[in-house]
Amino acid sequence: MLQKKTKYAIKALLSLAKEYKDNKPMKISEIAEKEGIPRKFLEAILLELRHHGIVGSKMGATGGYYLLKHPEEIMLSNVIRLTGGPIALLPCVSLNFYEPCVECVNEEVCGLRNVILELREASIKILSKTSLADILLRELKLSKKVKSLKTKR
Amino acid sequence: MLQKKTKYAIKALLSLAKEYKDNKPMKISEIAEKEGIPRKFLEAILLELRHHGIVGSKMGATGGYYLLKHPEEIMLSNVIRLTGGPIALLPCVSLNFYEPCVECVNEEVCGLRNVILELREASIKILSKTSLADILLRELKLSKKVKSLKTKR
DNA sequence: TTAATTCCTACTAAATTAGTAGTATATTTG
DNA sequence: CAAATATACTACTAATTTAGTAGGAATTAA
Repeated sequence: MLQKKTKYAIKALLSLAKEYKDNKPMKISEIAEKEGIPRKFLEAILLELRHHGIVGSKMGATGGYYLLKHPEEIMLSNVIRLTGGPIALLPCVSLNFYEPCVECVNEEVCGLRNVILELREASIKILSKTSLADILLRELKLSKKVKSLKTKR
Repeated sequence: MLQKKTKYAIKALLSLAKEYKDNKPMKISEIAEKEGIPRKFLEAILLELRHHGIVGSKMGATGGYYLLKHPEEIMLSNVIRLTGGPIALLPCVSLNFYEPCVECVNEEVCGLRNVILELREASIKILSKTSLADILLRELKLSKKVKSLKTKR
């Protein structure tokens, strides 16, 4: 499961992505309120995202956070990894959180590992082709769909 | 990530699956030693698997655990779920661990949820077509491959 | 009857995740 | 310049989850 931290990060970034046309700083408190994220926790998360070069910030009054890249360039896989969420189900197939199994004599030959590897590949394929912009697009399509279903009734 | 519990469960079941021809009880301590699993922890795990109808047991001297189903019928997705591992990355798309997001006004329209749903589908597809027998088969194929590579050098 | 084993409940310990406190630093605006 | 309003940053604390253990009861074979 994704950590709350990761989920909050994604939600916050989506908030920023929505206002990307005039990419002016948005206050932490504003994002926190909109997305239902604990203010101080979000502060820590955004700080970390800034250190990773995803967002920029402006201090002082009228300050806040803004995206450093276009919403199409910020990939879900990236956000998950940067906020500490491993994508693989086992450490022995994780690129960023690799750790060998203590009991494994030969990793190359482990059948379980082999399946989980296949799964990781499939997951990364989906997550690294999906950008913030894609998510917003899905949102749009979904709400249109729901609306048209309601009209039909 | 899968819990250790889940990984141990899979390893233990694979141990039993290997001896499935004469499906006589295998001692906890024997499995624990073979797979490098803490004895007492494994005891708890196997007990749980028995409650879920995956394995059977025999008490007393000469007792132990054995598979209740054919290795081809025990699916990875099932083992993961039974040992507490959710497959979905968010509770709002989990079949067995469902929980709504507090802040989500309309789940149907959530773009993030929609992506994660797609990912869950892909994961389940892989995990529920893979049985214990399949994993053992992979093991066999992999070790053949490795061997032939070594001979060539 | 004894030895070997699983059954079962109730813990404890360790690790991870979530969230907070409080002060320093920067920026705008009157 | 001073006040107000932001973020920056370090250092915690709290809560939750996961991992693992203790120890005695029940069962079975020899």
